[in-house]
Amino acid sequence: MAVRGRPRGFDREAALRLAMEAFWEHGYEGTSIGDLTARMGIRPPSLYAAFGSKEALFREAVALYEGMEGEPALAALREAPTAIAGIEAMLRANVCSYTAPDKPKGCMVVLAATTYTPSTEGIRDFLAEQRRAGTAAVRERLERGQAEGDVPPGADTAALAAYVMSVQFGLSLQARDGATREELDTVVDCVLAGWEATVAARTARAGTG
Amino acid sequence: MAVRGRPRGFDREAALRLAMEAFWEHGYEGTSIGDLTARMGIRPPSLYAAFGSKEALFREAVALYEGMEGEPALAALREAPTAIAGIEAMLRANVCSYTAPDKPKGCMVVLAATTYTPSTEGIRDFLAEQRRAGTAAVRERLERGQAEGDVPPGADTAALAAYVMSVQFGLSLQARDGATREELDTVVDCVLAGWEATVAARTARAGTG
DNA sequence: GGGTATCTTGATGGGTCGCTACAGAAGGAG
DNA sequence: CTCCTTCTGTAGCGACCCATCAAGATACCC
Repeated sequence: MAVRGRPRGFDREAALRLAMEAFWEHGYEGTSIGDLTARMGIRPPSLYAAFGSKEALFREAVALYEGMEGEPALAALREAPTAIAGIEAMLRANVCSYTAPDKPKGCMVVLAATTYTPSTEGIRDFLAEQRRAGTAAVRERLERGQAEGDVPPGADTAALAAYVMSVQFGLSLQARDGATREELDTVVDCVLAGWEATVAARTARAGTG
Repeated sequence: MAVRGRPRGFDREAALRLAMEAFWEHGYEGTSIGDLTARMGIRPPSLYAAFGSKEALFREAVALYEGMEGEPALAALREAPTAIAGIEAMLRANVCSYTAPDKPKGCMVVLAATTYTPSTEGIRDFLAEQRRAGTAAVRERLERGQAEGDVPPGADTAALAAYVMSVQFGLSLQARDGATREELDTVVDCVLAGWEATVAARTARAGTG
């Protein structure tokens, strides 16, 4: 059964990509339907027919963002031989993404809706959930490291994951404020340099008392 | 010469404080004049007569915020005996501020306007400048530590300050996402545990080569 | 060709935005 | 008292917000 009716006159994927970049740069509330239609080259009814609503379009844009910008970093986190190597690879991939030329600076998930407005509560909660998922991914990688022997068994994986994500969230804002890739890479260097001592301090000694 | 005309019918300082809390929680664009007047218990003409414009009111609110929430942390940074003790005191004071009950979570300067909208470019730049000032304060404290002998002479103070501020920015977002004071304190613990090794790695050896 | 389904264009609705004109109210100066 | 200055409440300005309606256009199916 073939498609019925007049076919769409624009490339839905390309339009979604343009919408993503607009939301990435200006946030959810900072991007109006007028901004979106101008950038996507379509009129409001076409946008609503294709995507449903501004909020639904935003959620699709976040999903696209995560596929394009977030997933490579998470893959690096998973595929590295050790937890700390994975964390370094993730942070460096994100630094690269946050400071890439011809793209908005920083992370869309971090910067697109940080304040609480009643009308955008759903958006804020949605992004907070994405951030929590990132923290959980780091924690799970650390626990896998425990199973594989490169992270001490008693290490406080929750605290370490929160620490790593704090740095990552901060990198986004620094990038948005104009920090260069080199500057942010030195921040990652700082995390790595102290990592062994940090893990040791956040590890409960067992079997020796 | 005494005051002329009808006296103001409300407490300007108390109203400013209420405005600050509204901006702190909902950000600049997320707080409308209607929200402000409802919260301050006044009508728009009174607001404009007393503060000039929404943007001017916001700038005054940020100044009040820095006096009430930021200055104690900066004083702790300055007054501690060593740079790292000052950084710890600053971070812990901020963790306490970010998670205080009956107050909005996180830092107003970090969260009130992260996205770039043409109409609020001035606001965003203003807050970015405040953030840069924070980074500069940490860097200056580290350089004072070099002069006083508790930080190695060749230490990369710019990188270390950027690292500390990355963590602090991240703490704000984690607080906004619901992290408790205890959870954020463990993040500070992570920074402290690795500090010595981090400083050593970011220090250029001199006089030995 | 007719019938039907979908998309596109142009023109708005209904609501909120930041802000202000206006007239009345409340004080000091004379 | 009157005059002058300043603040307060009502009411509303123009601009923008998200979303939609009414027509016309363009495809497939018969």
